[in-house]
This record gives sequence, C-alpha cells and structure tokens, in this order.
Amino acid sequence: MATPKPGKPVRGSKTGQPIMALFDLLGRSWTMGVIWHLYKGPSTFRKLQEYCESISPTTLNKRLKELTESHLIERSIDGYMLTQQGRELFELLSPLGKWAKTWANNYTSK
Amino acid sequence: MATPKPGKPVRGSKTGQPIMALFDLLGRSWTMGVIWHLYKGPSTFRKLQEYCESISPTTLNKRLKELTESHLIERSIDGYMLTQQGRELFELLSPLGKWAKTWANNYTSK
DNA sequence: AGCTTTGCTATCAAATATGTAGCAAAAATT
DNA sequence: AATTTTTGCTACATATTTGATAGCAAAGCT
Repeated sequence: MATPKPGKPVRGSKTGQPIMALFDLLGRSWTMGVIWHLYKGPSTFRKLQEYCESISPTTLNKRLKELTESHLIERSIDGYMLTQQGRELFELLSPLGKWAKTWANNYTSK
Repeated sequence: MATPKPGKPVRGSKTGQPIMALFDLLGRSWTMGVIWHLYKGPSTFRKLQEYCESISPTTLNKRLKELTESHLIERSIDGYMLTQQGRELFELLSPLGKWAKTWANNYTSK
C-alpha cells in the first residue's frame, strides 16, 4: 500500500485531510510501536526486530520506508532515528502511556 | 482477531504492556477515525459509515465491537457514543489534529 | 582470508479488509 | 393497521496486508 500523504486520498478521507492521513499512517501495524522504541535512541534494523518482539522483517521494512517517506525517521550512522518532527509526534503520543495504565486498571476491575 | 487487552499478549508485547495493548487497539484500520467522529456526538451505524467514507460494514462492525469491549464506546438511545474514558482518550489524541496540519505543510514544501 | 553481523529480499501461507447484496427488526409515514 | 423507509447488521467472495521462514550480499571484525 502506498504511504499515506496529506492531500491525497487516504483511509478516512478522499481529500486527504491531514489528520486522516496521519491516522492512516499511524494506524498500521507496529507503526506506533516503532516510534515509541525509537524515541529512546537510534536503533538498528535487527534491534528494532527484537524490541518489537514478533515483527516480521517484511513488515518492519515497509514501516521504516513509510516513516522515512513521511519525514518522521531518517538514517544516521547509528541506525534509524526519529527526526525532529518524529520527536514532536512522539511527545504528543507520550501521554497515552500514562492513560493506558489507568485504562488497564479499569479494565481488570470490570 | 481478538480485542487487545492489557495483560494479555498483544502486538508489540507478549506480556501485554498497557501502552502496547493500546497501540494494538488504536493501530487498526479506522479505529482512530471512529473515535474522532464520535467525539462530535453520538452517531448511528449508517452515519458512521458515511463519515468514514469508504469503511465497509464488516470492518465497522468489528471496530465497534472492539471499542465496546474496551469500554471506549457504548450504545445509547442516539446510537454509539464515547464513554467518559473514550472522551479522555480523544482529548489526548486531539493535539494530533493541529500537529498534522503543520506536518502536511512541511510535507508539501519538501 | 574467514567468520559474524546487519539489512534486507523472496516466497508462500495466514489473517484482515473490502465490496456488494440483502435481510430482519424498528421506526416513521400514510 | 398496512406500507414504506431506515437501521444495524450478516454472508460471501475477492483483494490486500501481514506474518514466518529462509537466506543472501555487503560491511565489519579478527
């Protein structure tokens, strides 16, 4: 599948509304996990495979290409790393970590 | 596929870390879009189908079941609506809207 | 020069999503 | 009260995505 781009048809919006393009990008298996792991620091392909537990190389490679095309990650001497934009995105995503914990609690108590 | 639950194996974490369970849930096609639309107010199945443009009934139905099991949405007299938890989640997601716009700009200028 | 690690591709199988049709139940209309 | 319309889905076939496994070429040690 093509990398979703704002302004082009994406899942959720034929006119490619930015938020829907972003949801299309983030809403693919592993994408958010990869961003999450890369925030800790640059990482190689093989290390990402370990961190992401059961991700297949096929899928990881696709995700890395999409994120690169989207200017959220880039390659450095140390492997893949988040760009400035990527870091900003992570920081918006990071409150989800705390929320998820309380969600997990409610979950078990219901 | 089963609804991801914290504490159970999910994509990204065999022990079901809450954040990974959340990413597994949100990172399925249309999930974030559905939450986004429902924040505006309760909506019926058919209206969600319209809002989400090309979502298939099969997929919509699956997503609605997952979100219900996850206590993020519930049914009311007016149709599906976000729960309190669902609204909280949306509010964490909402900054993405603004970010996506600047992302879209950078995108076109590169 | 040989051994390892890294980044990936190829291939095939399994899981998901899509498209279209249509039906039963509830609601609105006549 | 009978008829039409709307709603919420299910069935089924097809297309697309993801996953598992094997393995190879290039780079980096030793």
